[in-house]
Amino acid sequence: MTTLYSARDTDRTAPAAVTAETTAWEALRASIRSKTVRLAEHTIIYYESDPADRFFEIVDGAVMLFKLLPDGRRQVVGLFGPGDLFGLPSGEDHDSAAETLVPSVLKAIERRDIEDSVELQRHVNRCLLRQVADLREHTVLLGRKSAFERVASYLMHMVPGRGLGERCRGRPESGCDEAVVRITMTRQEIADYLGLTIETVSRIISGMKRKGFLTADRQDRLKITDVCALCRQSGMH
Amino acid sequence: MTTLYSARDTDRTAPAAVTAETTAWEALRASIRSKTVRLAEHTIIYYESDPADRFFEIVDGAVMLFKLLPDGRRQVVGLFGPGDLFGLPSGEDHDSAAETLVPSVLKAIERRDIEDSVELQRHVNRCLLRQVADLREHTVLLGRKSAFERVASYLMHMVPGRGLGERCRGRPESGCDEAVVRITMTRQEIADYLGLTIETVSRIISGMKRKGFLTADRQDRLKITDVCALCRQSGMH
DNA sequence: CGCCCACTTGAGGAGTATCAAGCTTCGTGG
DNA sequence: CCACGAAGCTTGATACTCCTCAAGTGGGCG
Repeated sequence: MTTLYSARDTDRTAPAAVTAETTAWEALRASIRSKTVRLAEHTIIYYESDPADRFFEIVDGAVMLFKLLPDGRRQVVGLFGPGDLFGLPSGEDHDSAAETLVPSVLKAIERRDIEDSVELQRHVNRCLLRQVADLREHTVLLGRKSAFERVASYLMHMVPGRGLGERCRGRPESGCDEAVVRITMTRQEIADYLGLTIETVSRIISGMKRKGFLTADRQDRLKITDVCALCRQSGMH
Repeated sequence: MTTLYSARDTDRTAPAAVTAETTAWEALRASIRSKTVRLAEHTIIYYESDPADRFFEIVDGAVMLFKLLPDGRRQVVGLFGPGDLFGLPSGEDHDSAAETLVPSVLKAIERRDIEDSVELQRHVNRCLLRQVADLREHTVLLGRKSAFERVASYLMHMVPGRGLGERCRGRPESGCDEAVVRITMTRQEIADYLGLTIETVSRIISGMKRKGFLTADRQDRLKITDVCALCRQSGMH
């Protein structure tokens, strides 16, 4: 998952390094015991407070983490895509539940198998730092943005090349103009991610269509007519 | 944070393991170049998008991280106390600004000095995992809790033995009865942490006094008359 | 073709923000 | 020691956003 762009974010100085790092991880991972799992969409991977002896890497697909309050209120606390790690606990147990959003392929990795390698620890480190940055960005969204801005931010996240497993490598200009966004989450999931109700999400999207920000041939395929215009409404510019 | 203590802080059930880890880190840290800094309260440590070549460990005091939207809206995205690490960036630059809440002593550590040690990486990872867990918990607060629940949760966080550098080690019952909470943040900072306005925070606290949850001899010293009762109102039980 | 589920739309209300005064507290200097 | 001023906090009146409850509507699949 990636943070949204700020206007000046020009110098992507080290894409080479990123690629090199990724390759290194691929090589290293080959040396670890890991079990590949194939899961249907909307499959629970683990529940909150389940013991966490292993974690997961997403090979393909998408996963969400969520937490529940005792009265049933739900909050989605993370979205993950290919290459992301999830399921690393702070203590012994998971602090949130995990569920696939789409059919997914995961690698399950024993926690203790990475304990003794600097390279592996470093890789985990990088993933965690990105997670922390993403969570902080989402904290701003939940704490300070209006419903409209939240939905706009969400859609910007989903623009190809910007979110969920596809790291921001392009220049900001590359996201301008049109873009087709595939919505793989239900309205309820989006609402629980954005701290809104399903009705509000629906109304905002309808409003965006009315105002000409979006068109939709199918319910789960939104065409953003002007990515820049919508981005300007997301509270970040 | 100079968390001042009141009542019981009784069962430190698992101090053995924690202490062992902590001691190991202390020993390791001694071998790292680190510069001790002493800062007054409300001192900016770094700004968002400043280059991040070194990070910090809090020896004593308290620090908050925050992010700003272009129009000036502010969201506090993290609170840290003694033993916590902060200022580790996802990329090259800081993703948020850092400011002391109280007079603080920090150790500044060069990022590259920890690159090559498994133990140091592991320690950083543990800190990051706790940060991730805290951020997720806060995400639930911002996304799904009412203003009253947010303030109640905040106060519970500040109860000695529960928050800011002192992790929850006690059983829930141990927090019952009275507790004195020292408020080192301004109303504005609390509001920006909880995603509310200063007026709402003020009103909620006044309401809590009226309803008998709190008394206050001074503005910055709240006595919670029944920690359990307030905790039950925090949305977690 | 029709059912079911997810989504949309509407009306009304609760909860929080906004705007505008007052009120404390605390530091400063007379 | 007290008067004063400034900053932070509290309180009130009002507005507005988003939630709740309740009916529709539409698309996918048997």
